[in-house]
Amino acid sequence: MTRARPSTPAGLGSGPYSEAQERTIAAALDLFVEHGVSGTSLQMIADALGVTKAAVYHQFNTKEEIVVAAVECELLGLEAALDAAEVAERGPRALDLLMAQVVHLAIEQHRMVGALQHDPVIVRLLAEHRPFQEFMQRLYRALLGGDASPEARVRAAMISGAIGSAVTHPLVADLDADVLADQLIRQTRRFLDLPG
Amino acid sequence: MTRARPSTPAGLGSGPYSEAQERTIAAALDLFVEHGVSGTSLQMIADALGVTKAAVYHQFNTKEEIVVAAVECELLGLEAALDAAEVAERGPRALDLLMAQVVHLAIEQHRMVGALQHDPVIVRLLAEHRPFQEFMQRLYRALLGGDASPEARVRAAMISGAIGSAVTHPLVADLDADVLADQLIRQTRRFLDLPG
DNA sequence: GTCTATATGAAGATAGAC
DNA sequence: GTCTATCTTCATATAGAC
Repeated sequence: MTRARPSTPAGLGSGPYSEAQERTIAAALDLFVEHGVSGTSLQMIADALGVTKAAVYHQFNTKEEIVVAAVECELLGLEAALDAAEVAERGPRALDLLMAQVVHLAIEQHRMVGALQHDPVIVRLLAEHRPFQEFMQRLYRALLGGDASPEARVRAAMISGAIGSAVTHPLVADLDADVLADQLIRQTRRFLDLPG
Repeated sequence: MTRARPSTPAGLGSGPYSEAQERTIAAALDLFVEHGVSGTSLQMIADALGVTKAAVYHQFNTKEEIVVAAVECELLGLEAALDAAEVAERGPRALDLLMAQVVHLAIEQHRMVGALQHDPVIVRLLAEHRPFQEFMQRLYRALLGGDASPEARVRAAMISGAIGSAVTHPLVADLDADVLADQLIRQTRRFLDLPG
């Protein structure tokens, strides 16, 4: 997670969360990953925390608020990488930087990646919740680097799925994180025609 | 769907389904795609069919049976492609064949791909239900073509995610199916170092 | 193959005490 | 911050008539 400051980095984040809220978010994320958002009840979250549902409802007013907070929390690392990439000038250098950071983040948070990219509830949230919308657009802009041709777009779509899949896939479940990272960066670079 | 025969192709398939069952499966698949399996209730399926829940329970004894039938139904096309690839000799030729068919299938069924690859309930089913287990192993064997090195495995994991992502991704939602297929095959070939 | 009606439990959510 | 208790709605599932 590697998050020094509390929680409010300008773009994302509806503010810092209390200790109890952070615990709730962590427990919820675990369950979202395993069962999906719809497959996770507040009872399950409460059980994981060893408290009652009412205690969870004291931290967040609705289940949706928990989902928003959890997604926010997971996107913070990506936002930092995006900030850095936007500071660097456009072109292959920025893309290479972004790519390497995305790979490392994806491996670090590999358990969450699948849910973030594919859970129907989260996907809808990412598309409808304003702050997430804007964040995703920034991300796509950086990924495309100004090139909106079909080739570039298919490549960007492929690469985001490829990385997401490669950190979750049963085929590579037994690989060492270092080996996986090395291979992923090498092959992503090759796919993107970046100097390796 | 392009499925001439009823439903029993040796490996998968617990048998042919009645007309009413096929309608139920189709409605369920639609909803699974949009809301996920856990986010889809039998009431929603019944409403989509314009009947009551009891009528749906007459076709299938449990929700899980519907999920199994739906997944089976979606994997039939992939099984045919796999059959064909296994007949061809091993090596790049078989892989190239498989890849092209997978790309076309993925585009044809693009709405279902995300759910099949990532819905937690389906993923668990794919891993635990015997016939699905065996099918997935066949698929991985064909994908790897005998090479079990980390490089080959990461590449296989990446490519399956890349294709799955490329047919679902918002970035390419407005592309023509032909353009998408062309780009996908071209870029997949390049990634796999296949002659293009 | 479809219906009405119903059983049983679990979901999201709230009230109010400690 | 946590509890017990409760509300309402919805979930899966069944019984039995048409």
